[in-house]
Amino acid sequence: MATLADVARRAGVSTATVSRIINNSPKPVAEALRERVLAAVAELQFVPNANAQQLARADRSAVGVIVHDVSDPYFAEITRGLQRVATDHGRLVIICNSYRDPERELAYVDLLHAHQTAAIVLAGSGYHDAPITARLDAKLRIYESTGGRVAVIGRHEHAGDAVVPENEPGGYLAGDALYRLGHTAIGVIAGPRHLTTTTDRLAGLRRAAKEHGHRLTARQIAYADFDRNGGGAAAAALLAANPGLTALAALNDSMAIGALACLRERGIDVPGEMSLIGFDDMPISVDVTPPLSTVRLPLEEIGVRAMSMALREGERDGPLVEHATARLVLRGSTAAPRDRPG
Amino acid sequence: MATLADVARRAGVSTATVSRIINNSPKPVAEALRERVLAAVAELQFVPNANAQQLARADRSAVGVIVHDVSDPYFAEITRGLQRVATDHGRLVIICNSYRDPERELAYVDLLHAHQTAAIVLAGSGYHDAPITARLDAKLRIYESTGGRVAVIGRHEHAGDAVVPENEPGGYLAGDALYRLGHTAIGVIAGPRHLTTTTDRLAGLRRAAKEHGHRLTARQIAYADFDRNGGGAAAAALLAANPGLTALAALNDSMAIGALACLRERGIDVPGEMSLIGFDDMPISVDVTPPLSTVRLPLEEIGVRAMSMALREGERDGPLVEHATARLVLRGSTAAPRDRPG
DNA sequence: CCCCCTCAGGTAAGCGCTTTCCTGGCAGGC
DNA sequence: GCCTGCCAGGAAAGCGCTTACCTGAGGGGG
Repeated sequence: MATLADVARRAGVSTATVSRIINNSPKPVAEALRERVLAAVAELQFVPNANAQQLARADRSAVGVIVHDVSDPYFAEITRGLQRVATDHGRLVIICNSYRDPERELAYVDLLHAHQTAAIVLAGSGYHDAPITARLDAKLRIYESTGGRVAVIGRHEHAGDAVVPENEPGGYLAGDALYRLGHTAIGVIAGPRHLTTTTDRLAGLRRAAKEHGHRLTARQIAYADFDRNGGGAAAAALLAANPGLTALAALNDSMAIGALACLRERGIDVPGEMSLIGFDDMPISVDVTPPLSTVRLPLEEIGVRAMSMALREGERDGPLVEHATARLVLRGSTAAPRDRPG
Repeated sequence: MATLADVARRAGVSTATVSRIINNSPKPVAEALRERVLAAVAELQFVPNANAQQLARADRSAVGVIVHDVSDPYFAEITRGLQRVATDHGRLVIICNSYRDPERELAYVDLLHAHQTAAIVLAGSGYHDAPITARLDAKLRIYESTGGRVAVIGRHEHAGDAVVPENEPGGYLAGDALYRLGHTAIGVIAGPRHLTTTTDRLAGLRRAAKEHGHRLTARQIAYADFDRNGGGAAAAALLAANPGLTALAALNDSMAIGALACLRERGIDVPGEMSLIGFDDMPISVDVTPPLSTVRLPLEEIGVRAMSMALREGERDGPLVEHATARLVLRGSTAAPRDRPG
């Protein structure tokens, strides 16, 4: 591998000069020299060693992003927003998938810290696990104390700036919509118990139930993985345990789509025999049949705002917390319950 | 920021000893010292500077991945495979989105080269643009000449190992299926003209047409972006230009889903009045109504194989080229054309 | 005509770590 | 009891850059 010194030797100048030319330093350099150096760079196919540059320079330029899984549309949308802002600022973004493993998340915080990233954006639900949360928080604080910026998405419990999606209010919106339509026997397709997103959204649903004079019993809630298969399994369990159900509320759209497939398989008409509502409004949700009623979260915008916070200049007094509004989107998968004999 | 030297001072040992302890060097260290050092590390919240480590060490550990857009399910699936293998090998992966901008792709190759990544995996269609292709190839070769490994996905034109999805054969499969069903007036929803994936898949479709005694005229082909909106627009254009169409072949599933939405909007029954076939078999394709007939590409497996190639040890004589088999998957969106009067 | 200022370019001191090579102390063998 | 060998730990030389500081030459003013 060619080094700066090789280029300098080849061009018959000092390494300082080569460095200045390569980095477009403000220090003026004679045109003749510049050309000689550029020629040497081309001939030797010199590519500067970024690690050495980072070490020698003071500034940090890249930013790190830790998500559960980029291939999940929820995170894909958020990531798109994060990327856009980072790119506009000329920053490289390093994406890390924790695959919902808290230990891996901790490891990635260290890794991004070690790589001297300027900021870390942590997206995705928190865990109901005090030791983990404390450790994560400690690491984040250490990172911040060395000058790194932290922005979290959907995790109220941590240091740093935060953009918090309205999970509880969104859950309320979904529940309220269903009760208003006249449903009383509602099943909930919930994500994993240990995720705060699950409990937050569920809390909203419960509040709506209460307000309408109902309550959600344990039997009406099925917990499963936050994906298509989890949704299918949960729907099946709910159907088996609660014969009279007229509506299903899924805590995210992936699960709702899994539930839809399960319902279709059993020949249960949606929304004729069963209403279904999701959460998040992933892009694909309009394309299933019937198009999914859901609670919309401005995913890409959440990413944009989080990255903007992480990259904002200047000192700040205390962390910023912004909320991302949940909005009800009624499409074809919800309707009033069909009148039943009895 | 605490440094190795700070820790050494604090523990009253040399930096060499600290380094050995931190890296679990094989060199034995007295237990008492080890404990003192570990205590100092904890107190000072020391996190080693990865750039300095990389510079001082000889080895390269991270691997880079350049895709068009991770949030596109096609790349999301491939990336999942890439990630899995990299993680199994204990490698960090740096994901870069080119957003289909060739210049950005070039810049990312340099960036990954500069960061001393052990390998670069380049996924996504190539461009019909000789200068760009030549420049990219040159950069890749330079990178390889410095010891980096290159693996490309779906780009026959470059240096390095390759896994090549069967785009042409897949196109043939789609076309053949439609003609066999009895369709003769077929419209093609194509991706951007300048992408090799578009022309390859189209070539397969053309071969099928020819074999069945037909041909695809320019009027029967609409080019648009490789996404949902592109598919909708192309479908609309095709319908307007070709009144007698009985089937639509989309060059990827996203476009097919857009077309489906367009058809639904116009009240055209699929597959009753119009058959539709996609390409790729994204996970979501089974969840639209009707479920999409398509040509399946083993996306995740492609990622697995590409990363395995990039990470494989030892010298190799000449680049490896593997093919990923396309397979026809008939679901509900295709049927024989309805008999028409006349 | 000389001095001083200016400025292009070079010298060299790090940046934070790893690792080779060396040192000094101890145990064992003769 | 002395020499040799062994081993834990330290000193220091880089890794490939950036940049503060220095140098020397040339030009302008007194």
